[in-house]
Amino acid sequence: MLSKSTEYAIRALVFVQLRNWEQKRPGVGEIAKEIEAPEAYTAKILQTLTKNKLMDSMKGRGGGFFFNDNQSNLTLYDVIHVVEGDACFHKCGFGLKQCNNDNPCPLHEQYKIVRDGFFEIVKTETIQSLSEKIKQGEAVLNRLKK
Amino acid sequence: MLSKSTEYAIRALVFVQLRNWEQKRPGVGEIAKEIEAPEAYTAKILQTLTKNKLMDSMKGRGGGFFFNDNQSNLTLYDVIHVVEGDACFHKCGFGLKQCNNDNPCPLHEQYKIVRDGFFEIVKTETIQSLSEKIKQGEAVLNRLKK
DNA sequence: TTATAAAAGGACATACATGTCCTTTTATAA
DNA sequence: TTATAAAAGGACATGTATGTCCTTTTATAA
Repeated sequence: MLSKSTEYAIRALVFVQLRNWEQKRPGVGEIAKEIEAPEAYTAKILQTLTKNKLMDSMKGRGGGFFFNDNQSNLTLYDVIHVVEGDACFHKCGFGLKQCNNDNPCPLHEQYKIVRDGFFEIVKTETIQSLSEKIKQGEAVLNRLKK
Repeated sequence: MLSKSTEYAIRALVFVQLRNWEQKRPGVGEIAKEIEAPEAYTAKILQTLTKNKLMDSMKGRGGGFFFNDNQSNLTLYDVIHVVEGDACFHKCGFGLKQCNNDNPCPLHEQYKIVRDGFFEIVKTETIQSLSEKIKQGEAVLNRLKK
């Protein structure tokens, strides 16, 4: 299960992408409200994202958050990696340090399938692919389709 | 990803089962050492397990932890449910409160497959089925096969 | 019956994730 | 050039998971 911070981050990035497609650069307040997250905490997360170059920002009047051309294929893995680390893709489901194919814990084979399945999803899906679904009305970001 | 407490709990239960099959009732000290967990914290977790009837215990000299006949088919789900709750089997991967088949988040379909796959595993595998693999030498509980 | 060994339980300690508040920096509009 | 709006950043607050220590209860062996 992803951390709350990672969830906020992904939802925030998707919202920024949707607004960017409308030629807008949303600010912290607008983003926090839309993704239903605390404003000050959202600000911290957005800082992490820009510091790690997953997104750009502009200070000052008319500023806000946006993607530049190098940031238009941002996988969920990239976001998870930056916000909470990628332990969940390596860790043994049983909690053993030395668990591997040669020295498997009793859950190894089954767990690996699930874990790798999740890895595949987050390596395939991007902020843009998710945003596209919302734009097309196939999915929602919050309560109602916009 | 399961919590550390849940990992300890599952490893502890498996070890108790293995020892029970050898007609032994391990105590906190022996269990904690084997599963490489802090002793006092392990004691707390074992308390939770016995209080919730996942396992039995005897106080006093010669006491320790063991399974009775009603506890010989303990699914991993039962353990997870008691130790950390089952939010991970219900929660939206995106963090949306209102995400469901009719109102899906953009990750809904793919995430559901992974989440349900994990649910299937923990509903199928039991402390006893995992212990059996270790007993048969097909898997390990810690560093080396015993 | 008493000493001992073991689980149970309460109170406290620590670490990390989450959340808040206030100040500083910076870009733009007037 | 100055006032303003916005992100960046530092310091602090709260909550929850994890971990420790000490006392109480209870079963057994001597």
